Amino acid sequence: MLKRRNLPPLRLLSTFEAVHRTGSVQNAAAELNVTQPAVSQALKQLETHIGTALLDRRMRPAVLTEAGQILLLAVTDGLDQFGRAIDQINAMQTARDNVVTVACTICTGTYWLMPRLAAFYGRHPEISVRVATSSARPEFAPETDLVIRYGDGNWRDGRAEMLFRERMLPVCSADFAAQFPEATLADAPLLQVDATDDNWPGWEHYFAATGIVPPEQSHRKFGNYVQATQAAVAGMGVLLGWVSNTGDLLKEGRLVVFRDEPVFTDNAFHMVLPGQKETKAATARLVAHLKDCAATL
Amino acid sequence: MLKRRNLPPLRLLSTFEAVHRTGSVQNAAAELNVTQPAVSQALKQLETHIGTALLDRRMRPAVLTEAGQILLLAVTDGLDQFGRAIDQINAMQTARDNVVTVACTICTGTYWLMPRLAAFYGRHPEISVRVATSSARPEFAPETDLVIRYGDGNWRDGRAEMLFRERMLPVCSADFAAQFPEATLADAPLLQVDATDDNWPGWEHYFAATGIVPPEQSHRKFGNYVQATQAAVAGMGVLLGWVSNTGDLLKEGRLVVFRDEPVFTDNAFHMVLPGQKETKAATARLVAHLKDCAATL
DNA sequence: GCGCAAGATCGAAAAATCTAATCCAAAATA
DNA sequence: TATTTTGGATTAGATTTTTCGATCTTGCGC
Repeated sequence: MLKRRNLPPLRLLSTFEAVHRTGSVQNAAAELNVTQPAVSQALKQLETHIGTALLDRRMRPAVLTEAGQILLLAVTDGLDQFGRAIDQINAMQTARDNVVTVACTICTGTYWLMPRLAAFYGRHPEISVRVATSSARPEFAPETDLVIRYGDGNWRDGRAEMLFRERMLPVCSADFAAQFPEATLADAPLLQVDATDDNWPGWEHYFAATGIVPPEQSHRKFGNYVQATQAAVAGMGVLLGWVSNTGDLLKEGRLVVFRDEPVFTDNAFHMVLPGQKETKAATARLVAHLKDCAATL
Repeated sequence: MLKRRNLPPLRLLSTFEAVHRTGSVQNAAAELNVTQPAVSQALKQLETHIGTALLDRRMRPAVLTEAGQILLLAVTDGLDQFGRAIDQINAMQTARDNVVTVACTICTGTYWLMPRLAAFYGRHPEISVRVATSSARPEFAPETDLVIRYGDGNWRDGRAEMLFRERMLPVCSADFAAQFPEATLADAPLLQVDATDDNWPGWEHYFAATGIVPPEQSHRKFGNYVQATQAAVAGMGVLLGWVSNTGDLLKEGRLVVFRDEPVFTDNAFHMVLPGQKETKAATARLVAHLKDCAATL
């Protein structure tokens, strides 16, 4: 096994360096927050360990011997190197501390989270948010700081905090509404999302909740909510819109209410913070911002 | 005051380096002669101090994080540097340990010490002897390891060890003896050294000890013993030879006894070792050798 | 010389480090 | 898939190291 040479205890080297840098044993002691004898003894130990005098004490203040000069050069240089490495790590760390990674569905990301980030950046320009979306249920990955997830809030992978309860509302494009002013859910083309999560409610839930008889015609199916929403905006039919996702589109007029009978779902959107590791400041800021947004939904 | 950055306790850095170099916490613990928890704790402390994970423990054995790699690079490099510096110091030191500096008079150096060094070098080729002569009484200088000095042995600057008692004998060159076969001390030209040390005996001492009536003619005076000796060898007169200095010349036949009546002096030659600092091995070897030489004088 | 201030020395106290015992989790193995 | 093996984490208490307070020594300036 490759064995390192018998270096002296490194503590002694740093006090030796401090003595030279500050110019005296006393000053070094002050800088190191110890008393003068502590430094004095450390010097002695170092000399014993190396087996050579490092200071010529015949003069006051003591002057470095040749051996002392050689050692000092190496030590200052080495310590500088350590310091630079640590600086570099810290810089890297603060950069990383200002990145918040949020996992959510493509839909929540597109129609709810992203539009609310502009205001957040306005308040916290030093922070940048990475939105990690996937077609599957949002989960914690190693780098994930925050998960936005729909459900009852009982998860073991983190502490959940409710954002808002969700409600569903049939919506369509203004063009569609103008073109079929008399249409009802019974005869309008319904746009349906293939639920990737079983507890996501769909048309069947809406019909059951409102007592409307489900129509017979087949629905148009989409792989995810964004595609279905885009289809609705394009006037292709009626979407069972979630307020969190379609709210902005309704405000903008790109969608209109098809039937003004919302249905509250049993579950709600939550922000989930990883259980173990402590929440970093930037994450906390984002959480606060999103709660504000949810409050004014 | 120029203050060094908050470096972590350097001990932690070296254990961190050992962990990586040996490949595991356990191996590092073995190398450092501590138990595994000690190393484990040190790693944890280091991470706490720097504020970043250095190891990714999801895998076994743990693998370095980016921060860990940066730090490791600096630490291995720095420790290498320390090691090289210490090696250099040690090399310098062993070189210095094999140099023995002997202070003595020019005379002792020329006629007694130097001729005995050849045999010494034969036995200890790694050691080199520096003979520091001066016209004054031999004293300890900073680098002096050994002083050869004539006197009673009571000095405070070191521990004296007697080499040999000295005796005086009138000598001259063979040519001189052949040219003036009937000459006596009363009429032969006497060569005299201006004593730099009062307790060095001279002709007056010899006459007093032997009861011979001092001659009237003035002596030829020389600044030091070597010059006087060379004059004797050149046949310029009779020298009051010290056995230690003229012994070899007598053996070689370059000098002969002028009057076979030696006189022992009160004092003796001593080797003096500096009182405080410990005698280095090479010095001890030389002392032993010179004692041998003195015994067979 | 005298006195001041810096450093050395030493026993005692404080603080750090280390250990033993135990637990946990990942990888190897069956 | 269950089990064992192995490497690492945790924690309270023991041990060693480090530091302190007091005192002494010594170089340097006056």
